[in-house]
Amino acid sequence: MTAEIKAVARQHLARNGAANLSLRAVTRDMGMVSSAVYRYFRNRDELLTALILDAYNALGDAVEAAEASVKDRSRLRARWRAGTRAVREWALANPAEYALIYGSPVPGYAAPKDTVAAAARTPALLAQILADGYARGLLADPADRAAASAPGPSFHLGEAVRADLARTRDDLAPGMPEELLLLGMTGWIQMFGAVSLELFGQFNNVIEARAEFFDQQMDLMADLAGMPPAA
Amino acid sequence: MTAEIKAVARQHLARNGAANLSLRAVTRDMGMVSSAVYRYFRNRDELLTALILDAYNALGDAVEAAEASVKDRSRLRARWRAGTRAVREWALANPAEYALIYGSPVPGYAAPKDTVAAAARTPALLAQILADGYARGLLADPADRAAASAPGPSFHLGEAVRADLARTRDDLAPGMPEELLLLGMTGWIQMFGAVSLELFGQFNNVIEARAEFFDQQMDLMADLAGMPPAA
DNA sequence: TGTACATCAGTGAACGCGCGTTCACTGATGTAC
DNA sequence: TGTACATCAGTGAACGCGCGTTCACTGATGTAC
Repeated sequence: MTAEIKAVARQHLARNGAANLSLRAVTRDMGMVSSAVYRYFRNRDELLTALILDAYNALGDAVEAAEASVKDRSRLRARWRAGTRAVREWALANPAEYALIYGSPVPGYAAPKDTVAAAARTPALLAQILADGYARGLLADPADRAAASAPGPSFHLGEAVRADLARTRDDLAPGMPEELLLLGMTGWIQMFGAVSLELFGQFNNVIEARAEFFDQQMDLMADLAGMPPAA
Repeated sequence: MTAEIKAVARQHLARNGAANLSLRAVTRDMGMVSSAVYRYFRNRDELLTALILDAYNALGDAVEAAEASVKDRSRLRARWRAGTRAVREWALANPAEYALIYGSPVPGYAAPKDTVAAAARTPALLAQILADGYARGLLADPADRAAASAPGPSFHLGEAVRADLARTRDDLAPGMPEELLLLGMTGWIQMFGAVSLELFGQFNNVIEARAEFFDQQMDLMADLAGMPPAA
């Protein structure tokens, strides 16, 4: 059935990369004849799309479960750490699937619209942590912090960026200040940047204490967003 | 000659990705017979290695030139902005080569040691900006800032991370405080994270004002490192 | 309980194609005398 | 100035291989009467 085909395809992904994913090789491994796969997938792109969707959803499931496991919802920093850690851990456990969704695009393949919603799950959750913290009064509007002249980040947001932020805010987390969403995006970028650089080999010979380093970076992002210190 | 082969190969990279780079297709485009390429490259991996080295060096050249164009060396923020902008602009102008070095690894290909030095050029330059700023007395040790209880980033560095930072500091920029290097790495990660997410499509439907957004993020990183405001 | 029939997962051959790499070779160019 | 020779960039055929996709098919399973 289609689940088994996808499972074998995931193994091949790990060995050969998405660009070289071969339907013949997959069916060969399953003891089937190559044409049999066409009963389950219209063509190679459709299999790739299914794998991409699955990967986004597997990541989303892992992150949501980790974040939800923090029972005391007022512990923002714990929620942030649980969610971001889950991303890194999922990526390390499933490097090929991570590369499939966050690595170089597969040449000649255009992701269909269905993947957009699944792709948004992880960033949406991170934004939700901040929005919830703001709603609970645990996070200040960063623009106010800056105005109070503490040596925090200064915001010179251009109109165009502000419009992007407003639109995204209305999608993901209505009511949240644009500046707070911006800091959430900074954390989001930092998180995927750190995971990608680690996974794609740029930390070799530089950072060896990788889990610790990652946690430290994510803590720094929590500081930046103004999350109160852990209890 | 080898330069022309590499030039044509770069075009193919853009169309088909590194995993599908074909020696036959390259020579066909040049009006040669496929075996002729073996006079110039021992095999396909050697051509890939040459392309990777070239890409790291082209990026390094672009970034170093942009940063060096800031004549007043005390304008740290201008240097930082010039260098980081150059990375993004080079990546947008050369997406296939960017993907080659910062995207998913090419399956079955192991980069030889020669690439390490070239790969280090860009991060080394960014670290150098901070080290130079510290030497000039323009940047404080972030650990002191935190100790002075300003609501800046707090540092709870574990021993292992501190050791990584110390080693890297001694390589790249002796004399610089570890905490300052750490903030430099945060900026480095943010920069490549932002460029990769943009280039690999994760900003679609989210951030449209991309140049402005990128500059804003890099400014935020400059704030975080404690760079004085632009004049 | 037994027969006729439809369904449909999987087969096997074939299509036209591309790939990396090897090997003995050709033929133009340049050098030595 | 003219001949003999070495160099070497590029040729063309061949090797063994893998690929996605199509198509008419087989044969087991399940349903209807």
